Amino acid sequence: MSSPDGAGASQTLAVIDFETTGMSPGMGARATEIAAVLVRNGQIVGRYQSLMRSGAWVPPFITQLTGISNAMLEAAPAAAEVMREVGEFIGDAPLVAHNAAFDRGFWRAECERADVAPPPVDSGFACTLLLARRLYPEAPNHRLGTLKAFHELPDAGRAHRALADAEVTAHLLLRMQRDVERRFEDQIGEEGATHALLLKLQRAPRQRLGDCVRAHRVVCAA
DNA sequence: TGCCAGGCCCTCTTTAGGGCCTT
Repeated sequence: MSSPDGAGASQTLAVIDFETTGMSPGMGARATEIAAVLVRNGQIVGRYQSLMRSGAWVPPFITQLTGISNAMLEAAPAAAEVMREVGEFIGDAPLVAHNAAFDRGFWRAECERADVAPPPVDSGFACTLLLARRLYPEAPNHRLGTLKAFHELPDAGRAHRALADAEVTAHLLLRMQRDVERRFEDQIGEEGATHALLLKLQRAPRQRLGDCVRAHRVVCAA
């Protein structure tokens, strides 16, 4: 049997999280911190975290939210240097984030500014927010902090810091992979809940997740 | 703190509007 992404149980996924000065790079917001957590074989196998000096001003409410100040960024490595470093750390591992649309926007913008090619984005960006809405409709809401409490995930430190949020997202991803494999045990096959399957599930109608897994299996077996 | 934006989902929809989630 083969998997369309060439992966199996040992597939390495990269969970990333940005802290930023605002909501949209299109409105001038810049990244202030990035973290990447590698997961493989059901566990965290690598961590990267760095503040990023872009020259952008950090608003007071962002400092209050994240603990990241303008003074901290003055001593941080340049944003372009950090993006090159994190790109090397991640390699060709497929990406995952909570509300991936947000992190994808900053990933693309900061890669472009740093003149770094962003190949992992082209292989798809799995989103634990979209997956949580499908897998856990009974959760009070699908914010990262709520899902952490809902599943009693391990504490990773201060929320709204990149590494802590990336680690919580990584634990959520691992929980989701286990739940998908358990829930669709009869259909899922040996490769398990791969990145390719998660990309399909996050777009599938909530009531037809089983059909999605079966259809994925047919593609894998072809 | 809650706007801003962007992408997505849901429904009182589809020639739309409102809510969720991220910093």
